[in-house]
Amino acid sequence: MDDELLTIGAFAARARLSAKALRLYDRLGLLTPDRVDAASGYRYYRAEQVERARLVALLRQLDMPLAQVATLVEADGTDAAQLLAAYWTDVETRIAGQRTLAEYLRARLSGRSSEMYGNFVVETVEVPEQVLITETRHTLADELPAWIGSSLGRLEAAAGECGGVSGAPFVVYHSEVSTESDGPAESCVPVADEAAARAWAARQGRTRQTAVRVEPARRLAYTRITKAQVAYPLIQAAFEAVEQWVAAEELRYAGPCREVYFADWSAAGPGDAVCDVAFPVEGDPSR
Amino acid sequence: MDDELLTIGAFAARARLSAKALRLYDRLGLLTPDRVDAASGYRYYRAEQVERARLVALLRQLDMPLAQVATLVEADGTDAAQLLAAYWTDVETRIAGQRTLAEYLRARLSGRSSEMYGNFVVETVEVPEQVLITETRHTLADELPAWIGSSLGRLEAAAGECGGVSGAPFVVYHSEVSTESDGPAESCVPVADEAAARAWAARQGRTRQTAVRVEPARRLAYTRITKAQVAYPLIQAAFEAVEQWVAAEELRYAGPCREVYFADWSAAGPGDAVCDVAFPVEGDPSR
DNA sequence: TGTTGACCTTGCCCCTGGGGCAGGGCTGAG
DNA sequence: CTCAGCCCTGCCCCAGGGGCAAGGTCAACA
Repeated sequence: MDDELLTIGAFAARARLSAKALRLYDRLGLLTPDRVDAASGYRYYRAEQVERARLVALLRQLDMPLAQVATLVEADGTDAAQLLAAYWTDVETRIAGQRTLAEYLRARLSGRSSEMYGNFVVETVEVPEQVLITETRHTLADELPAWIGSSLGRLEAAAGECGGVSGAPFVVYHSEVSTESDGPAESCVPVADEAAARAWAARQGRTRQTAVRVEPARRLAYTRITKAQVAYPLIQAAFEAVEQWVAAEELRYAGPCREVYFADWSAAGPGDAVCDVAFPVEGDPSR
Repeated sequence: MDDELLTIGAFAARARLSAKALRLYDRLGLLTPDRVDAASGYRYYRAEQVERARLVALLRQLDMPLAQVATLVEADGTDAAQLLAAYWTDVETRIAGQRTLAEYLRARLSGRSSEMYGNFVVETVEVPEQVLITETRHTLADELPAWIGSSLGRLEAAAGECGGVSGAPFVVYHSEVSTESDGPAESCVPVADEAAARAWAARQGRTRQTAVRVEPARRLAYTRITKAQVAYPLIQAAFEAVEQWVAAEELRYAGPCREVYFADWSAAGPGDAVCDVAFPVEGDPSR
């Protein structure tokens, strides 16, 4: 019925794509011509394929990677809409993080940093000696949130056998955790009964990197952030702000940095404060 | 005083960058080591350079291109803050366009398109014969808004000699205008006095591609969009929506597509309707 | 039937912002 | 002195194409 085939140039004009892009999509199996002349190699497309091609073009306008475009255009309407919604939610999440980072940086560059460090307020707090049960792992930034959730869950459950949770759980970064560097990170839950904790640890064997240790009393410089701000790479701005403050106050670092989760994560809304980004510090002895 | 130099690995860890990235930044002159050993080629950085390196790292988290990062880190505080603000405004503008496109596409994929075509409502209107003074140019999408503004401004000024503006100015796209294809596009202003218009055109010579022509009466299928939506590539979604509607109604195209600017552009706010995206159509004779 | 110009093909190098690896040099602690 | 752990350069790789060269095709016009 509709045997009027389009050459790649005509099809490209209708689809608002370049011929070069169409050849790439052909090679990737994303948009295969109806017929390819065996002798000349000429590609011929059906007019109905324009619709699919335009969908690809619009999805590319959203900067969707071709691999995702490929799965989306193969899905039917409802699934495709969900894939698009999921992709766009990811984009909005990423942009929201970058937006806060941009605001922090703009404030810092404007020179207001001497008072505000962006929108972060930094204070110090004295923390007494604590007995901790801990779990240590090497992980990259993308798997970090899931591991924090599961490891703190396990430790809080175990804390019941160790006299109960006696303080806010926290995660210590012994080395950087980013998209390239994998820590290690250490999840920590303060417990009341040190003897029971050591007995618990002895029962754990080597299945997970569990330990019991006593954290000495410390002074922490920290800034409080909301649930929405606890996301990589945005949280870097919070660390940065505390470091800026520590440098300005001429304090010295007394240990690795940490995130203290003082609120109930699952009950908190995006705007609720849930976490302190903290560095152990020592006062300048000259003061 | 601070002659303790850092090797690239130590500096990378402090700056939260990879050594590979630091070598690239060195080559681009973005972040030059304090000293490079002539014999070994080893790079040595000063501890104070960490601050600049971290700024680069944070700007890269915002996906700022290295060329812009380079100019920003060379600028002083206030200028740097303005450069960052300008960059981020561009990002937000782009994302806003993509967001509307994503909403349109999601609605279309969900199958609600048969009623809504995303959030676009398509209607038809009968337009009577008009005498037009026009200006034609080849232009790419990025220069299009500026050209539309200036050419319509010139034509509206000239309309005073031709009996005055007798209808909404519009821009006709005789061929696609995108980032790759350059039209041509034709700016049109309806005027009341055809004889005066022809006399005006005769005086114009060939400095600009001006013309006078009579646009026959037409039926237009159109959708109304706001000032914020008049931006490439977002406006593609509006064109797409009208095309989908025309196909669903089984109408035929009777000419090239156009944008009709019926409101005062400079007085309109971002949310005000200012433009109709329109296709001339012919009714299906079988109806 | 030939010619001509527009169109098509593949293949290669280019861009950004690095990652990863190979092959070799450097350095500092034991 | 030795050896592990750094570091160097150089090369190839990724997405998502752009641009160009050399050559093959197609259709219209003479």
